[in-house]
Amino acid sequence: MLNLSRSIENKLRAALEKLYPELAESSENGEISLDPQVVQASKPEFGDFQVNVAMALAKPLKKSPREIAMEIVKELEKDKSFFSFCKTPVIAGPGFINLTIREDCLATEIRNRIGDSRLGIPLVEGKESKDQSTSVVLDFSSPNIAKEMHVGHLRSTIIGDSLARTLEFRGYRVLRLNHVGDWGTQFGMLITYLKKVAPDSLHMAKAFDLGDLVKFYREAKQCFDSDDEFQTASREEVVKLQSGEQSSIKAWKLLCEQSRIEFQNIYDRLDIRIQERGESFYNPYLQEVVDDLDSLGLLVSDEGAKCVFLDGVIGKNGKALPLIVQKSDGGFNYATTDLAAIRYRFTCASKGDCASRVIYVTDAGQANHFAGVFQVAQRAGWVPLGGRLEHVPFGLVQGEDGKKLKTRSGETVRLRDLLDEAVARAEMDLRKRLKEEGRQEDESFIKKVTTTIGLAAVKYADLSQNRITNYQFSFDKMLSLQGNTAPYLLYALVRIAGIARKGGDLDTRMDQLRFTEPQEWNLVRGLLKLDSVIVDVEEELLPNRLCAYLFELSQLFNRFYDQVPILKAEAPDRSSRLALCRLTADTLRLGLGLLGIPTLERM
RNA sequence: GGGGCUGUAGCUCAGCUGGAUAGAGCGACGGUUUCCUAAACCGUAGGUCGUGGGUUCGAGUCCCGCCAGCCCCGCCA
Repeated sequence: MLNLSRSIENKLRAALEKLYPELAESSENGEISLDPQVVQASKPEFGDFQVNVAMALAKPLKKSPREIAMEIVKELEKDKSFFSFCKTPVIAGPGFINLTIREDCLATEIRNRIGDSRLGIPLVEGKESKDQSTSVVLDFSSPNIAKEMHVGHLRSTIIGDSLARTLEFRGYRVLRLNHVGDWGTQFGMLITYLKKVAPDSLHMAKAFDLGDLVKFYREAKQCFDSDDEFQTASREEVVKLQSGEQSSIKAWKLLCEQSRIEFQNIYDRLDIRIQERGESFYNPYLQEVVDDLDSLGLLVSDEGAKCVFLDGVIGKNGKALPLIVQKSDGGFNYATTDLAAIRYRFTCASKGDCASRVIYVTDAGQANHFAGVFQVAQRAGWVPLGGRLEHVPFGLVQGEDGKKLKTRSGETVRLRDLLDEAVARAEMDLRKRLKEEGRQEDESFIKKVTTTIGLAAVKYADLSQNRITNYQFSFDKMLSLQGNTAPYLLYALVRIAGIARKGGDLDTRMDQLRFTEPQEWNLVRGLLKLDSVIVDVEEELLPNRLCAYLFELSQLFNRFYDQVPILKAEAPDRSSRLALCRLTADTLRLGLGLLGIPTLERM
């Protein structure tokens, strides 16, 4: 109902300007806001929208809020077109103006959405031109080469993918970038170690798989931490790598290739599309970044390291905190890479991505780091006017004990194991159910359903929580058949598919819609809220808002399904109700699609 | 010591630019199947929104102090 809320807002604005021209004037210099404060009604009994402006104007106008509300309503009513979509406004409480949309208007809105592939959600303006104003860089997932993807990558991967899908649906050109850790000290370490224990592996393709690599990594790390000589050799190896020494580069490429295969396996399972562009991509730009910072006068040498001192961030010793961009040994670090990436991503023409919005989906622990990097990028002038640079932080994945999620033996949980277990548990649930209900299903059905449910459960559980807080991971809860879970939403769709199988034609074009029952109207109103939810997610980058909406919609549908006969109803109720079923199914499918979750006909 | 995030029902969490009597789900208790998948629906109980101030017509929401938990704080990412 975005279009309606906008119309209402415009009409109110006009009314306010006419009624209180003196306030309109002072609103221009920001003293008083003439924002009509139109919001969705906080409760169904208050109608569809409520206007909260009367209370705010009471003081400047020196009148009672109810009196002001009355004046506003009177002015609104002069405009006959207002009544084409709105019922008579009601003043309530201290001075709220409650607005209810006319039922014929709601029915028209529903009719317009049926059969519309976008379900009434507008494309972002200017999407036809692939210019800067519509291009978004989304940096997510970003595992480290030579390590396996583990539970720590879960949230970034799932949240990032969902945000990408939402922005793409709105019409943005989205660059999904996997900023993999494919550079830096860890490789020096690993290559040094491999040279020592398995020199052949460094020039042979597929000499080992990722499992070995992980083991080697662990051992290399141990040497690095305990052996000074090894540490020095590793650092030298990094320098060789950075200077492009042939044998080092070759070894590095082999390592990357091996990891890539394993990552892709996970992405395929989760149906996630992402383009790899690791840290190493920015190597050619690192020196430029430092030089530019220098010529801008931002660079300071301190204890041999080149840094930029941050404004407003005080360190331990009372001095400003530095952001180190070049280490005393001449090497660059992640801050340098991140700065180079920001510069590249905002740059237009052939030397960059020409983005207008750059989004990082990483854990909240990196908030300080990004705040520092963003500040330096701003001060260096690398963020264009109107360009948005955003860190989308999320909390830790915890076990049910409230501590960091670990396996029983205390190790980090591998992502593939976690997904396997979700699917295995979904399979146990389904087989139990089939047995209880005496149903017969073939193995391919069971496999498809349990894979879908298991992966959906993992994704949905993560997305449905406000990402900023830590998240308590529980297979039992996410796979539960009740509550705000993926199975609950999928079940609503299965019910609709059941109606279609039993002879309900969902595809007819409905010209006449007639709704009589309160459950129908509740569902209608729910369906029409989709657009504002999507736009909200686009702006706030909070997928849990979409989840909450889909859950509420499923509840509305289940009540409707439970209390209102559909197939047994007579015309025109029958076709009207089938139309609601169809639009509900399309809405749930679209919404779940934006979460990266496929749907089922039967389960 | 400095900074960030969090603190809402027994548990897990929502709460959108400040707005009407703070909402879900789970768990507990009690109902509903001649009907489209009961993996559902309906009802009951349960809260001094960590705490103390302040701003405001109005504060879970904004500001300040304090308490608790987690995370970060110069050459790892």
